[in-house]
Formats: sequence, C-alpha cells, structure tokens
Amino acid sequence: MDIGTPVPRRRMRADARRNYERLLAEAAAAFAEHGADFSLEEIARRSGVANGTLYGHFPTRRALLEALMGDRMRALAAIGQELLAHPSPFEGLTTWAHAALSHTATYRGLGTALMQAVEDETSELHMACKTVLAAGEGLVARGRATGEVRPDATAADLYALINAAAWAGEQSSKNQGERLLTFGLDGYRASNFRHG
Amino acid sequence: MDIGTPVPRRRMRADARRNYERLLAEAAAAFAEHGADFSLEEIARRSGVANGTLYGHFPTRRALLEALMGDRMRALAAIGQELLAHPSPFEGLTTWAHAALSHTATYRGLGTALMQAVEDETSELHMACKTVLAAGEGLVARGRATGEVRPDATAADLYALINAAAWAGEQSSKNQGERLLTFGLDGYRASNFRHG
DNA sequence: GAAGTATATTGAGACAGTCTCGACTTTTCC
DNA sequence: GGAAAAGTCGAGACTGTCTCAATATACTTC
Repeated sequence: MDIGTPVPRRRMRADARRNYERLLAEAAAAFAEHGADFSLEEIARRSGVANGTLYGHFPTRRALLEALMGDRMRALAAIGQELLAHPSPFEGLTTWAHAALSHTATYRGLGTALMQAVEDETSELHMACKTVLAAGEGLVARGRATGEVRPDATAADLYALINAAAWAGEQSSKNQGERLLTFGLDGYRASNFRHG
Repeated sequence: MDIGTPVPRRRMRADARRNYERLLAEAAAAFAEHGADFSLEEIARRSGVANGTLYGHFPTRRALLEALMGDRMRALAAIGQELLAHPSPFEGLTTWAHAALSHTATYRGLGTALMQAVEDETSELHMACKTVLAAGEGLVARGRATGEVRPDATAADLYALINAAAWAGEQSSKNQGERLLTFGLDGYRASNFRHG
C-alpha cells in the first residue's frame, strides 16, 4: 500500500533538479493546505526562485498536479488489482473505495481535478485517471458477476462517488465524506436494486 | 412548484433600483453560464455601471448569490413541506431530492456555495440553507418513522448527497448527477442497512 | 582548467481580477 | 428650487497568471 513520492523522469542539470524538487515540495504543502487553487507565484517565492522558473518546469498548473499526483494514482490502481483477490467481492470493493477516498481527501480540490482529468484527454493526469478507473472496473465487474453488486453499476459511477465524497468531505466540518461514501456504496448492493 | 425571481427588500431610489435589477439579471446569466466564479467586474461592465456601484449593492460575491438564490431556496423548502403529504414517504423523499438537484444544478458552483453556506452562520445564504435542511429533515424523519429509511440517515446526509450530485453533474459530461443521486438514495433504504 | 555549448534562471511587463474610497452627480421631498 | 440623502464614478492599490529576451550557470570536451 505504499504511495511513493514523485521523481523527475528525465535527466536534469543539478540546479534545475534542486529547484524542481523544492518547487514540488512547496507545492505539495500548499496543495494540502490551501487546495488546488494555491498561488503559483507564492510557490515560486517560497522556493526562492523566480516565477519564470516555475513556469519553465511546469508550464501549467495541471502539469504541476500531474507531477505531484501521478505516482500516487498508479499506486492506488495497484491496490485495486490486489483487492481483486479479496474473498468477498463487495468487501474488496468497499475497502478499495475507502482507500481511494483517503487518497483523494489528502489534497483539497483533488476530487475536482480528477473528475475533470478523466474526461479531458489533454490532461496530464488523464492516463493516471484511466488506470484508476480500470482498477475500479475490475472490482465492480467482479461484484456484478457474483450478484453482490447491482447490474447497472459502472466503474464511472464508483469513480464519481469517490470523488464526490472527497468533495463533500472538504466542504463539511463533519465526517461527511465517509458517510456519503458508505451510504453510496450501500446503494450499490444488488439486494437494494429495484427494477423499473 | 413556482420558484420566483428576486426582488429588492428595501425602498430604493429609482436609478438605484434600475441598476440593482440590471446587475442581478446579468449576474444570473453569468452564473448560469460560467458558474459561481464569474467576474464581478464583467457583470458591472455588462450592466453599464462602474464596478464601485456593483460593490455598493453587493459588498461581496456571497451577497450577490443570496440575492439571486434566497427566494428559490425558500420555494424549494415549501415543496418539501407539501411532499410530507405524499402517500409514500420514500417516494416523497426521492421526488423532493430530485427537485432539489434540479434546482441546484441550474447554476454551476451552486452546490459548493450551499455546502459552505449551511455551516457558515455569517453567510447571507445561511438562513435559506437551514430552511431547506429543515424541509429535508421532515421527509427523512417520516421515512425513518415508517421504517422505509435506514435509522442512521440524517437530513445533513441528504443535503450533502444532493449537493454532491449537483457537483458531480457539473464535472461530468454524462448524466452523472442523477445517477449519483439515484444510487445514493437507494443506499438510504432501510432494507439495505447492515448493522455493525 | 578554459572554452564553448546546452541548459536553466531571471524579472520586468502585459493583462485580468478584486475591492476601496474620496470626489462627484442624481433623486427625493419639503 | 434647493438642501440633504442616496447613489455612482473610476482611479489606484493589490494579487495573481503567464511570456520572453537577456543573462547566468552547469556540463562537456579537449
């Protein structure tokens, strides 16, 4: 269940790498604290770097988010793969969904970013989202096959539910995210499905 | 089921009233089109008025939202009252929830504003939210009493679900808002509730 | 270890948005 | 018709996004 920290993909000059890492660290802190609409200018300032440098490394806010999130998302998908072996399909599904919520709730605004990225093929996060979605699909399909999960449930529904729960948790001082997810997952039970 | 248009509460000078109404009209259009973070400057520009005038009428973005939304919210609460007389408590509940979703989904970002307003007593929308919440509580309580609704469901859960569904609908090109609400409401059925 | 090159950084500047406030203008009402 | 109340104006201080030509730094090769 390890979710790693990001590492630059290509070779870089030493100073560039230093700045890259510092920027990422400051961005992670700001993201966790202020949400996805933190000020890029401030990230640069706090990293002791001109803002042009930030834009050099991360041309868009999204590029910065991908660098922060990509590895975590892929790790989440891997957890989903493992849970396909869970003895109870429904429990595997709910365990994964809660792990996904916990991941998404780490950064405010992440749910929103993920909902957009999954539909936007130009997004740097798009591929990572697809991977997560595929992991969800595996779990949902297994549940449908054993009859525990209602037949009209899709991975897209699950993905939306998880992100919506993360969103609700951000808005509310109470534990609304977990509650929404729990109630929502109960709605996935086949026993609860009414035809028509 | 009529949801009225806003009207200024206090007496105003004729020119002020003209501007007030024009600003609201432009704001409603911009809100529906661009979401809750439309540019206030542009509202003023399109209303043919200096931006100081806008700030004179609506000191904050929230004040503007309250003027736009207050009456609609109170109407929604009234619909909830009526549905207390619905022969099936659960159906009354779902009917109301869908009406609420349809209201909230009219303006992008409204769900977010409503989630915040209900917890923030300084918000201009706070009272209107409380009224809606009370309407939801009536419906949920009736369902719990007849045993159709799971005993741990609260009006706050329902409120969160509706707003989350509106949020999901905004993010997604598909009909994800309605789906989330439908699945979520199915999770409210007592038949689906597992103790422990 | 110096020169040359590829790479990275800088910061000013163009632009858009929020919000304030003192000077000014219009309406109201006696 | 004129004073007071009410409303409007718009420049300006601030924060933020993003670009780009000039400049500086690190790496490579001899």
